[in-house]
Amino acid sequence: MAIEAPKTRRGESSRAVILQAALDLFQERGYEATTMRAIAERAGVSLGGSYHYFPSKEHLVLEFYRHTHELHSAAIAPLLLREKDLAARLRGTMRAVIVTCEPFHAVAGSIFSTVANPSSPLNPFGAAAKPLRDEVVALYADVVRGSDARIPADVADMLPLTLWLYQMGILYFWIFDRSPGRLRTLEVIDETTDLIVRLIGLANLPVLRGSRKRVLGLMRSIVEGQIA
Amino acid sequence: MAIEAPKTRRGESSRAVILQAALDLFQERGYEATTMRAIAERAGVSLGGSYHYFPSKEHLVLEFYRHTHELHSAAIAPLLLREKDLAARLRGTMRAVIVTCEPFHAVAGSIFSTVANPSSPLNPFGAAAKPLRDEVVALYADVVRGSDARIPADVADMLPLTLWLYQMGILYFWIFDRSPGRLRTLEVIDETTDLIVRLIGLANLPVLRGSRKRVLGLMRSIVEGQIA
DNA sequence: ATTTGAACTTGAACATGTTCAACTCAGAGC
DNA sequence: GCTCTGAGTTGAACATGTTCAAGTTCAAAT
Repeated sequence: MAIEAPKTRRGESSRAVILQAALDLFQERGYEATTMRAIAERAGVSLGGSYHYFPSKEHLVLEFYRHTHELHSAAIAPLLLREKDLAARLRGTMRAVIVTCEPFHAVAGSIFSTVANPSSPLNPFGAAAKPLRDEVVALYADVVRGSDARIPADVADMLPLTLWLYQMGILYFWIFDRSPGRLRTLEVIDETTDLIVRLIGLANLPVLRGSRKRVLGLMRSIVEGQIA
Repeated sequence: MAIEAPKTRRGESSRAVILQAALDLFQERGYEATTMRAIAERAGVSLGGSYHYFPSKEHLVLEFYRHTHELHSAAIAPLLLREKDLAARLRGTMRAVIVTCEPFHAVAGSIFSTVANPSSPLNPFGAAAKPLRDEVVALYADVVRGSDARIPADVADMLPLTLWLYQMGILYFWIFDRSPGRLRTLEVIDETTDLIVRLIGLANLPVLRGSRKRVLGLMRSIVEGQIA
């Protein structure tokens, strides 16, 4: 089920040309309106050609996702070097997600549905998605680690994974967002990142300490059981 | 796009027989493995027949959801009459969701992914799903209203919708749960319902009041924009 | 009794994702 | 130079959701 790697120079070129055609067409027409026949035609290969490199149409979308992750990662690198305030780092990172994904807003619904599909081997909690998931979680670990915020160790442990989940929530919201310039999503990001940082600050309050231990324990047990 | 209501007795019977065939087959084979041809054959109508009553295969799934909702609703009615403690009401309600849906566990993944697809007309935030969504939210309003918990008015306003969302989260977890008797999901339910009730109790703490206002304001604005 | 028309039914036709057996071709081994 | 192997390629065939023009039924209107 893994994406097949080409073994010759000819194969490399075919794979690249098919992927490019697919990405272009997805952007031009959206996922559903792009047929495998159209991809084959634009790539100059025959209908069955794509299936030598990509097990399904959805796998082409996954490559799309990997691509945006790389764009996003590059986009926030300067910010992560410069900024030390956690709220600012997180806000900048989330805003960059939206900005990076904006050209693909029309396609995003299909990407998300692929990713959310529990019976798909591609779903984000499964083994096949682990490499990409680890990369994204590592990015959020970097967001947290590079800040000057003082965070209790148990909270810091769970935070990257929690932020990865938070990012998926924001993306799901963004998909539905029809406001001009996705202003609504940006507002929600500003508000929620601020709230998250504030909540982390409150985590040491004596009244909350009991709940905090329980929440973290619960999350740990969920992670161990489901994501591993 | 609405589901067509039959206008004659003959039509009523056709619609019922098609729906029953679909529900049976979904349970037996899952959503994807059930073809429209198989539904037509079992219902004793021709291929195109379903489309007179249901605009698409997905709309048949919506009826499936309605069906389980009615089972669930009936199952918890006695509890909601008897029990006054909010934590117990919520815990019982959530446990009943799992018990009610258990026969469909094998099928739930493919159905969930279909419904979670943002571009599907059936996705839970869309217009087509509004009647059913309203019913489920009303059920959670009942869970809250019938309890003896003292809940701030602004929190109580948002609580039913929040619990509806929470239920979807639990169901998503449950889909992945492979533990015997779904014990893990039941544990998570016990833990989270308790946490939710505790959090509501904490909502009046002065340190949390500011965040509470902001969280509720945010949720209100999201609901207005997306769900309406 | 006949006519009418809306509701209902039919199944061939269509679009599209996917499969696969047959074919092409470049390069490694001799 | 020849052969052989396996990667790469092809396109017809298949499965399945959906459409729709044509046909059928039946109860109310005439």
